[in-house]
Amino acid sequence: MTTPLKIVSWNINSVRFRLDIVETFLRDMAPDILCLQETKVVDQDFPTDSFRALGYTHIMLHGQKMHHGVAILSKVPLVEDDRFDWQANQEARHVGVRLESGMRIENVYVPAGGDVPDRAVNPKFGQKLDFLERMTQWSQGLTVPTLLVGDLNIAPLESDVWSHKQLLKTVSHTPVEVAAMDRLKASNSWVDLGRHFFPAPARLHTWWSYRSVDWTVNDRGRRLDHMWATADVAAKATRHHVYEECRSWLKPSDHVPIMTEFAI
Amino acid sequence: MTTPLKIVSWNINSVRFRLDIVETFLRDMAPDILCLQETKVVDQDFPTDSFRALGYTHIMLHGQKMHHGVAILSKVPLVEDDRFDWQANQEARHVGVRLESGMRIENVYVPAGGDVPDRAVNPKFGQKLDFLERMTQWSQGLTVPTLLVGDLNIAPLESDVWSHKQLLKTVSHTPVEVAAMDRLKASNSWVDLGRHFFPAPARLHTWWSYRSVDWTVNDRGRRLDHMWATADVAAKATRHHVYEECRSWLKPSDHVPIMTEFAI
DNA sequence: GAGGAATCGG
DNA sequence: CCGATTCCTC
Repeated sequence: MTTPLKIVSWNINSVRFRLDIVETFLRDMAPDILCLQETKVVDQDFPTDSFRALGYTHIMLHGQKMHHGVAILSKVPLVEDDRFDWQANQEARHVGVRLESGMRIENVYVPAGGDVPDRAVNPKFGQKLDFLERMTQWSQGLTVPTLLVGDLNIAPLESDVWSHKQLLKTVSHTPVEVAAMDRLKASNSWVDLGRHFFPAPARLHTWWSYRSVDWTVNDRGRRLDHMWATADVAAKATRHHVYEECRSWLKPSDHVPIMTEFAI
Repeated sequence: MTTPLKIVSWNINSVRFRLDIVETFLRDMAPDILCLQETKVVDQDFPTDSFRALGYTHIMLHGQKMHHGVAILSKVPLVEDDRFDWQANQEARHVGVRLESGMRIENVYVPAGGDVPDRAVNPKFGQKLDFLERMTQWSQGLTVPTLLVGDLNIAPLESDVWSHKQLLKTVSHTPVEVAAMDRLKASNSWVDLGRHFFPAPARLHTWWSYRSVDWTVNDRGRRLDHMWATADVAAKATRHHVYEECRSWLKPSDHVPIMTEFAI
């Protein structure tokens, strides 16, 4: 048996501002592949050298100025790549690659959706739901072994949030978003790897707001970051982990990295 | 004979952002009185505790949000204070105090005057000239021993700037501004203490733009900061010094402190 | 060039 | 709350 393949997803909230902690993470945890969201940098300014120096020589970027931006950094070869623009609005929210094994990795940053969970008064909420719908159409046609990772900005289950009741009208946990996410999930053989390894009602969070002084005090987290695998890929998953400790690092992202290990 | 009284004036360009270097300066140079301009802070947010801790327990503030703002910090008692609003526009550009000796200190921040030295097209230039005119009217009525200090934003003499010819059309060294400053000076028994101790054509600068990478390279300075004393006060001045080294400190102001010592 | 604030998106 | 950007002033 070969050594397992470690794949990490992390909403980094500006890769340049947080280069220190990303480097620390890569040195300590040594994943084979790192998928980043919210890199907030155009491709020409992406700090590729820092990643190359750590052995991540295969780099696929889809950045834009100021907002959004995704990236895949890998120690193992990436043989193909795509940058979908599902909403044809030039927002850099997806980059996809194929590994030599044939498995694809699709790295996605779903729109946050604004504050008010109402399409009529908040266009951003509408955009979020539309984005999920376009992803669903794409997912229906998928036929290759695929790992979908990223910040999906939805915490679907009661145990995905610190208080189901208090967040029912909060964007990221509203029934209409969860329903949209459920349709996406049902559109293929998707396995939610987080819940595969830590079934509900286990507490599982990946994001804690910057707005509380100490994120650990009331632990008001949400599970916004996900890894979904098509059944063939999920069958090879051996381990899943959420690096909560990164939320306490100096100048942290509000999201922490999540990791799945595959026997490939 | 008593120990001399050391009085410093410094345009600090945000007293909060530069608290470190102000504290260092006070510890090292130990003036009795520090007059600041461009404190850029409302009175309630002024870091008074830091100054009290260093022995500057007598504090007179005239601050405003974001722009301008002046302050007098003193180890010796301040027995009276004024905040003039010469242009009745609520800009915090003056604070004045009286010492127990009877001498007054008037701390002023004259408007910079914008880029174009033409009243017709640049209202800020007009405001600057108007401000000097109002100061002149005030100065004419002055009858008490007075030390006027501050950022007057004018370098009147050829040797007050790095190049008289190249700056003749640059705001701060235009003939019209110099004429206005001359009228102010002539309106009382004012003695320009800088030039009293370092007569022209000696080089005497107090400000170097942030825009050059290394301020020392071409030494493109200007003398924008001044100390003027009425004749009775000037007679007691024993020493004058410009702390140029502060321009090389970490996170410097673009102005450096100037100091006059008095045998009082 | 540098600081501060307002704005936007999170 | 946080980061990035834009605007303004000096």
